[in-house]
Amino acid sequence: MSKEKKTYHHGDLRQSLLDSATSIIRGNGLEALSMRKLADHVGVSRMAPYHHFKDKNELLCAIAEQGFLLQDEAVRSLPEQFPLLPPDALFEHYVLTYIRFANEHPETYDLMFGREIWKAGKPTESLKLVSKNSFRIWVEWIERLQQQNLFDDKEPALRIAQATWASLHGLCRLFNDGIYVNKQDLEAIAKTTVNLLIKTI
Amino acid sequence: MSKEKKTYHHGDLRQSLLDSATSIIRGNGLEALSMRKLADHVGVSRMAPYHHFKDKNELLCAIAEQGFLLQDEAVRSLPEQFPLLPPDALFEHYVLTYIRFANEHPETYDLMFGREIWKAGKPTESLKLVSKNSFRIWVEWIERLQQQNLFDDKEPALRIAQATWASLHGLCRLFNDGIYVNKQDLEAIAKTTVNLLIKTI
DNA sequence: TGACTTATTTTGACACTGTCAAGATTGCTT
DNA sequence: AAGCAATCTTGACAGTGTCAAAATAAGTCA
Repeated sequence: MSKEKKTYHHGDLRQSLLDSATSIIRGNGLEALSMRKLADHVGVSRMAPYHHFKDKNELLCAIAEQGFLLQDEAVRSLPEQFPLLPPDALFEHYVLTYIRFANEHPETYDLMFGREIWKAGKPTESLKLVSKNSFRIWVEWIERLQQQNLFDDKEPALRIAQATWASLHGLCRLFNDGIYVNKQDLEAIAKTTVNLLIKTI
Repeated sequence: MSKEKKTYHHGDLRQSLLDSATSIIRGNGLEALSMRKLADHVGVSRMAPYHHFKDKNELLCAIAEQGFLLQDEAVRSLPEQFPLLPPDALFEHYVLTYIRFANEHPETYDLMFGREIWKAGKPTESLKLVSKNSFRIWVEWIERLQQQNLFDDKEPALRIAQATWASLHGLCRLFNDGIYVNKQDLEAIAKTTVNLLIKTI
């Protein structure tokens, strides 16, 4: 299944770049990813990637985009997967799924929600769309949970969605960034967070 | 008040570097800070800073350390400042103070809690100490609030401290990293978070 | 088929980064 | 005055992202 790389045209460079890049950041961290090494890794010359991505920022956006799609998929199937779970347990499931994704793809997660793209660089239109959609899914979850009386339904869903998601996100970051180091604690803290957040009546 | 910079020895280089660095990141963002430009800015040659900081990482750690001290100070004075406030209002005050700090010193905050130091680089022993102490202050707050029945006192204080702080942190990051952009919403979301977190009985 | 166009990849060059190694300059101590 | 340690400078190197221009291949239409 090894490819003949003698041809001048690579044939599938764009995806190869994305794959290699993802594998590099997964293995050696975000700061180990350079355009030159990436090109080298794929067996192509320095500037070849620039035909498929305007600059490094666009490459990173594309990786982040893939991340969003992956995460959406993991989350979307939850209600079908556990149809008769009570809402609080389902919420906990969601939270854990979210956190596990961040934990298993830390570098991609950093890209998805990090300053690299959103502040230092600037997000692609395409990325903005995908991420916005991803957040919308979360808001819809909150709306449903409001109806099930897990959250105060007098407060706008958007607000609660922002607040709860920020909590999740903070937890993920603290572990991803190496501030909380003991991975054992992750799920325990997550459960505590869930208990703090939902209405305990 | 302009300094004579003709002397070979700068006299106060270390602090000057810290000041200039802080001012650079404040004005132009973290990624605008390079050792060379910094040296230039202070009016000294390329390698001069390396006599006061082993490498860039140590410089960043020193900036972060100053940040912790500044933040601790802002927070520590709160109980004396509002001696007769009920605990939930005091907690909200704490949260808002924390968030305002992050909001007013976004780049320093990123350094204090970002991957740059804690994952990509490695924290100085001194920084570890200061930050650990800062977290201890937070845990003590939580203990007090548990006694005042704002949090479940059957749960260990450490757990609650971790969970609540993560929530705060997540909120700060989302704004600092440019994901939540509307600064108007910050305090509103913060208040929602507070209401979600504390026991509403 | 051959000529022209387009997509793709390459090479050269530039300005920028962090920092090792070695030297230059100064202030302090005896 | 001499010597020593602290402080600062200069030269050099490998690495970065990417602009500009050239090279190569593939696709299209006569």
